[in-house]
Amino acid sequence: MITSKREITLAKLTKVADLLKVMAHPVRLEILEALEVEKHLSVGAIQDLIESDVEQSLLSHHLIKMKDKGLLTCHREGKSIHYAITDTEILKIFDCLENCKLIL
Amino acid sequence: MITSKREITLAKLTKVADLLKVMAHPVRLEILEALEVEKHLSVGAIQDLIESDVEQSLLSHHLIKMKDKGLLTCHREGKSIHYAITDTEILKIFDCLENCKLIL
DNA sequence: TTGTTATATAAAGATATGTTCATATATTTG
DNA sequence: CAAATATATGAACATATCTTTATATAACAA
Repeated sequence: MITSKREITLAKLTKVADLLKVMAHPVRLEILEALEVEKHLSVGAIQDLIESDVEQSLLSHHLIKMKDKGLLTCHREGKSIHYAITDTEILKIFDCLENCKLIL
Repeated sequence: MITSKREITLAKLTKVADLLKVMAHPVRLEILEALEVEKHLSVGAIQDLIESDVEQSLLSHHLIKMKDKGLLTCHREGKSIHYAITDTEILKIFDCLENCKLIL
């Protein structure tokens, strides 16, 4: 007899896929890592913190897409805009994958 | 003082991103789920098991890409070819995300 | 109010990805 | 060997994503 351990619906898998799609970019992963350490960061601060050197505009594009997809939230603080992770639960993905042989 | 909890190198994040990119598709996630239950499955069996109905050719494309990226392995068994998950560690991603608010 | 800093936006181009369709290959069976 | 079954391959196309460039907006400072 075939039994699924999880029984995740297709609809849910589609959402998971969408989420993974947004995360599947080195710069975006760096952004998440940065925001794991410092919960709120301005765009400029993120730009300084991450290793990749990305243009202001490109970084903004990334941040906005991540915000649109629900991964990040933001609020203005004076001249700058601060981003934060919506649900830090997703950071567990790093724990999952860090030890995965496929990554080494 | 700013300290990173993880210190994952950019190179490693790039690999993580590549891995996520391959997984970020509903059909591919379904394939992984199917292969979690039955460790080895022929292409036809996968086609029957998953909910999405995908053409033989498209399914083959997905499987081969997943294989090329190291996510799956395969071996011939008579007329059919059986696929399996290379490193079941990646299945933990489902555990991570299943409870994530962003998915609900 | 003008200039400066911080960030967003919009258009365009480049590249990658997903999908279909038609065909090829390998294995087994008669 | 011919036919049938199972899967792969390759070209073509559609669509999505990434990146750049130039410009706009918002807040603050002088």
